[in-house]
Amino acid sequence: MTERITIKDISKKLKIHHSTVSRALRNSPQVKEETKKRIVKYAKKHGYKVNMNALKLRGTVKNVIAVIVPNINHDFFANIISVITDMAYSKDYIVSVFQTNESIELEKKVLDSVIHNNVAGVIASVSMQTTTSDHYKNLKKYNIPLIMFDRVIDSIDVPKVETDNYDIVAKVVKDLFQKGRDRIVHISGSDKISVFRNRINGYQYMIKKLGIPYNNNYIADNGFTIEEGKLAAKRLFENKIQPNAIICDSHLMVIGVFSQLKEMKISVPDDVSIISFGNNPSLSALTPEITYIVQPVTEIAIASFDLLIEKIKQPDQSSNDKIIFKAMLN
Amino acid sequence: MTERITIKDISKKLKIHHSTVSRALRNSPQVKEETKKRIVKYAKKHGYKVNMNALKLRGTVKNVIAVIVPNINHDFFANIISVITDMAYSKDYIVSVFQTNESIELEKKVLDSVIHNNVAGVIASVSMQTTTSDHYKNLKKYNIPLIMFDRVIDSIDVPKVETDNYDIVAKVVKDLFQKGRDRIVHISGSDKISVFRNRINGYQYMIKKLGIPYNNNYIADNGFTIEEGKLAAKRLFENKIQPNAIICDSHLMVIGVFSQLKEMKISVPDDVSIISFGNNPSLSALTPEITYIVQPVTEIAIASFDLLIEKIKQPDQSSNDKIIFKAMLN
DNA sequence: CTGTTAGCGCGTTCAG
DNA sequence: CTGAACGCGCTAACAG
Repeated sequence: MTERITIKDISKKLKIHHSTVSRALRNSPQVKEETKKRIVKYAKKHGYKVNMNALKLRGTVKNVIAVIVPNINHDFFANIISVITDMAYSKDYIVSVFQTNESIELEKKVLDSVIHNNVAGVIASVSMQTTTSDHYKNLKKYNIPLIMFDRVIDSIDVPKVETDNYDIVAKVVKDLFQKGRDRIVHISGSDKISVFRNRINGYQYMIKKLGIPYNNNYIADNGFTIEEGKLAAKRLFENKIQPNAIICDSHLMVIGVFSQLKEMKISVPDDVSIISFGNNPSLSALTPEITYIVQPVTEIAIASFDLLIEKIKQPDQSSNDKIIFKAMLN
Repeated sequence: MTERITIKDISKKLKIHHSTVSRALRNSPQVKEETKKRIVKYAKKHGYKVNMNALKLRGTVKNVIAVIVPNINHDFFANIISVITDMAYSKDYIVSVFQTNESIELEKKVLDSVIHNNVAGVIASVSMQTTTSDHYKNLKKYNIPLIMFDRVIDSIDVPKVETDNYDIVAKVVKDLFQKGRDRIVHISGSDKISVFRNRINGYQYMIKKLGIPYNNNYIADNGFTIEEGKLAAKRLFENKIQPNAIICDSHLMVIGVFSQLKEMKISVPDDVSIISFGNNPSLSALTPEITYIVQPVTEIAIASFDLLIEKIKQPDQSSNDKIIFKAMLN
């Protein structure tokens, strides 16, 4: 069980001062080629690797990007993390992931942990319970740049990357109405979260604009699961006035809705049109009856990452850019 | 833009030596209650947070666990990462994720990076191209414990967590045969990867044992995608002798197979039984015609994590435990 | 109970 | 071209 080899070890063996070794290993021009070769050769042979922790302590380098999401295990977020990880890697950063499990308590602890670890920057999407923002604002005190994406907090002054939820939902409502659907339900999440609020507002706006009397915004704040989707479908079709179109905010819930309708012998899309947010190619392959609203995941991830890098390089510019992507119907 | 507050800052302001401050902050019994209170109060007020990098450099603490997977954006792996992240967090570790994109070149670089960052330990599943193990063996030189899961390398002497792929595939073949299926195809990955080799062997074993003349092991080594699944289905049904059962190793490919069969008006499960590996609840909800082989993801993640912690605490015990979980049919 | 000193691994002065 | 000395933030060992 050998110990990790350090610059000092090399310097001792080669009887060269450790500062020279350091220079040689960074290929400094101010070291004689010959000694440089000797040092590099020895280092390579014995598997010398810089200890990033030392660099981080000195403050010259920070190479960790923290990504905070409600659930890693969720198509959208897994995609985001995947893209960010690749990009980060190509720029010599590594990615640490944090999961809040939709709990604000955990989220607060996570932010503490992020600060402890003195990361280079943070890319975050908030939990379903997050209505206050102090724990995020806290990052500023420690000079840790923050970018928010998708589920953002409006009241916080940082760059944000979002999808135009308002627009797309409004558009969907309009499309449905033009196809003759006049009882359109919107299944959404808590209106305390910006994403869902925007979708709800988009829905309400268009419903009113078109003068549709039926207005039904179903809030599922018990979490987005297949079971909750089934439950929602049951409830919605218990009423006398039954919907003929459903806009669903969750790719998981919509599966529940879909199977429940099948069970109840309600035909999709003949009796009921279904439109759902979702980015999973398997699901869209399997349920062509459902139209999916696809968010540009890759673009969102890239934009978030780029913004963060910018912030890391130029921390002082209080840029509160807001990048808004269009969603698409597939 | 204030700088991060350190122990020394506190010690200066309070005119107490920084070592005393350090002790107070760690609630050492050898500091007078009064001074302790003063210090803690001041620290709290000014948002003091230990700098983990300093601790890491000293070597007293290592709090980063690296998880290396082929794709973060893959049900199985996203699940694993999710569970590990939660467990890690509860034990004061944070998780850095690394993605090899199925490339051994990238994998080698990733391992370098892991060593650079001097992590506490590594939990890994290898890429599809990984046939050599030197880069993993390298970790040992730097005293970084390694646990492998699912896609493991047999020739490397570390604890491993696997699913009994051989058994489950053999069992599936037997079941199918008992139900009258005598032309069973197995769609698998490269036999250079232990997981797939085991599945292939399980298949071959049972085919031979039962004396089934039809023996068709389809290797999809272009990656597991929906498209590849379609392609596979096309090819398989071009032949004169057509399969009446398909065992598929990939939840993504099977979607392709499934839609292709639909297109070709081949009925599932009447004409062809389909059994596939896969852990996605949405998919199984949508395709009840397909029987899924479910791996105990949570258990695998927990076992891997526990083994790693054990290794971290007791690095010297050269335990090469092998934990093998049973897969289940749903 | 508190202060002093030293060192984790490294890079960057500043001298020579 | 190379060596000596210092400090990043923190803790442990030693001294008082």
